Amino acid sequence: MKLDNIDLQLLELLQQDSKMNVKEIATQLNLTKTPIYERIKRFEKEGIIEKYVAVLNRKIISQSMIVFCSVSLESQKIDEINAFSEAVRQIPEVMECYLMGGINDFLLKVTVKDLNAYHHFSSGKLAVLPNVGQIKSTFVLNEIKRSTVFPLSL
Amino acid sequence: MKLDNIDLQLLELLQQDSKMNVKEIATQLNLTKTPIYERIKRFEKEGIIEKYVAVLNRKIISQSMIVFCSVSLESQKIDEINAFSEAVRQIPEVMECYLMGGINDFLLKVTVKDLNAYHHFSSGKLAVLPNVGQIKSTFVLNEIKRSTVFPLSL
DNA sequence: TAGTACAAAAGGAAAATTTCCCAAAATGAA
DNA sequence: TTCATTTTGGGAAATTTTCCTTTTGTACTA
Repeated sequence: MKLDNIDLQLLELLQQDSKMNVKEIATQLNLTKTPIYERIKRFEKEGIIEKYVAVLNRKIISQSMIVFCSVSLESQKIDEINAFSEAVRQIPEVMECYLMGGINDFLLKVTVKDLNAYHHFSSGKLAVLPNVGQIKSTFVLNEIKRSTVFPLSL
Repeated sequence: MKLDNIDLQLLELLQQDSKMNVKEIATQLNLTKTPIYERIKRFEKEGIIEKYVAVLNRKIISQSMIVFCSVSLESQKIDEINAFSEAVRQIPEVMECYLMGGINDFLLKVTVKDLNAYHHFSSGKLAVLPNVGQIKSTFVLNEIKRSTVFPLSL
């Protein structure tokens, strides 16, 4: 799986705006629609492009609160980690979850409507999971940047 | 700006797969293409849908390292915060950046190819910004969940 | 209860885009 | 240089989007 320069430019464009039509992209990259079309199909087939999604404006839909929470487990056995991981995947408020190095904790990015909803999530959905130890919540005051574009280079 | 039940279902679908065609969505939601089409156009016009993007598979494109870094500024004056914010927005490796409550630090989610690239980012692009105090980096061992779907409800 | 006004939905037709096919050009290896 | 392979170009068919008009539904008023 190797990507040439055109591939990278194409992926960059699609990461910014997937609704651009093939002809338009072709013009920008100095090609015709067929090569662009084929490259995109290849990306989809090989899983380089996982999916296409609509990005919503968080403020308008009034899901305006983001909270990062650090969760430590009481046991770090692999089975326990897997069980917690699977449970967290089922919770829609958890938009991202990472197993962190160094401290062996999980970092969760949680989106909720307001503080009340966060309380409901934290005590009702998260703390009740088996094996959960300490939970530390830090609230986001301001979203400075949110990008979906991976920095690509050869 | 109010969203009815159909709107929420529609937004949920579009957040999961924006390439579904209008007819297909209409069938799922027991409507015809026109109302679906009009609602989508309304979302776009009013900014509820900000944009459409392609989501890439991070591992395949070998941008496989994620690092969270906490950055504290030496001065918390509003001008300094704004200057740092603006600088960070220009750095492609920084995919997300938040001003955090409690500690008045920034939390940055950084994506790089490898440890070497991270070193280059950290000391070459981040630490050199004016007013930057302490930088604490925590590396992600495993990505448990990454979702682009906001939990929506009435 | 009927009538009116307004908003939402249905259906169809035109325009635009995607998809696919085949020929031509470019690239690479022998 | 020649052959084989991959990539690109251009056009036609199929699908989808877009827009227009009619119909249905809903809520408010008399």
